[in-house]
Amino acid sequence: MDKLKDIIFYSMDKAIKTYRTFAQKKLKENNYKITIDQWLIIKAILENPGISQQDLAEMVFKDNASVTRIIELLVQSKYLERENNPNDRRKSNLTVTLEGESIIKKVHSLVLQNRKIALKGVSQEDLEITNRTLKKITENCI
Amino acid sequence: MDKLKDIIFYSMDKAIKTYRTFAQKKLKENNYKITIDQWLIIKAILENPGISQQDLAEMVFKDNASVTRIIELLVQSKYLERENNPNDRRKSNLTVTLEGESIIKKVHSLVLQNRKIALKGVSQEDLEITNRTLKKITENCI
DNA sequence: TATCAATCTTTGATGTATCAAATACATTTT
DNA sequence: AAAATGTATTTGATACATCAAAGATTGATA
Repeated sequence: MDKLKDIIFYSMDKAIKTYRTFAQKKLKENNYKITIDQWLIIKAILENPGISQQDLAEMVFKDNASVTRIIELLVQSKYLERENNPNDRRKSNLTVTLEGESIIKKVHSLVLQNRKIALKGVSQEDLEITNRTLKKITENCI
Repeated sequence: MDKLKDIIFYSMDKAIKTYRTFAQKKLKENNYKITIDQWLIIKAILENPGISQQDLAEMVFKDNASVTRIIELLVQSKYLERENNPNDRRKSNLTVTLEGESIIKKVHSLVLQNRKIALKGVSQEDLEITNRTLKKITENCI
């Protein structure tokens, strides 16, 4: 009755971890020097130019501290540049370098492919129900 | 179309993180000195006495190395004891202490309560579909 | 039985998560 | 303008994730 297997949070954790490992392995196989989280951060900056780290953190639901550190690594890897924001010097201006844009583009098709493989055999309807359920759980726990 | 919001893996990640934060906060509020992952490990040992670390890792889908380190902390916290397995000295015998059993029991009702809150308003059918979908995704990525 | 291969666990290196406290700057209040 | 309050980011501490390599032990093979 209380077996781990039957618990939805266990399934969630397992699915997300398996997918991450799978996706990360694909990145490695193709010699892309980037992690999934780093990819997500760059992607979010590209979709929202001028975004602050705080909003960024909320968007990718990471801790501010995590974002700080991921950005540090991305700057080291030359995928991002950061400058002081002249209007508000607490903030920093984050811009994606050409190299950063380039790797996002290159990785893009791989990501689509991964998703396709991961979702094979899942109907559109089930997918929507799952998505809705996950969002409901999120709301309930906020 | 390619917005983060609509991507199921994003929803999964968000849901599991929100739930974890929520559950961990409840543990802290009640002054239970244990993390969710540690709880999970003890629970798995209790359900499978004599289990090896490797099988344990598989059961809770963690890396062997992670399990090693979590167990170290659990031994430090006096929730677990480890001895050399006399039959196979590569392995170690893990036993849950009385204190370990005690905290699992105490935390149990809290866990049930958390789940209930998290799943409020989710129909049994949607839950089953979600669970099935998550398992399918897991299979696809192995 | 000495060697080789397989198994279980640990260690090291690097990346991420989370909380709390500290910094640094900005805005509001007095 | 000085003080209080609020906001954005960083830092420190601790926990967990993942890979690769190393250790230790066992079982199979030559």
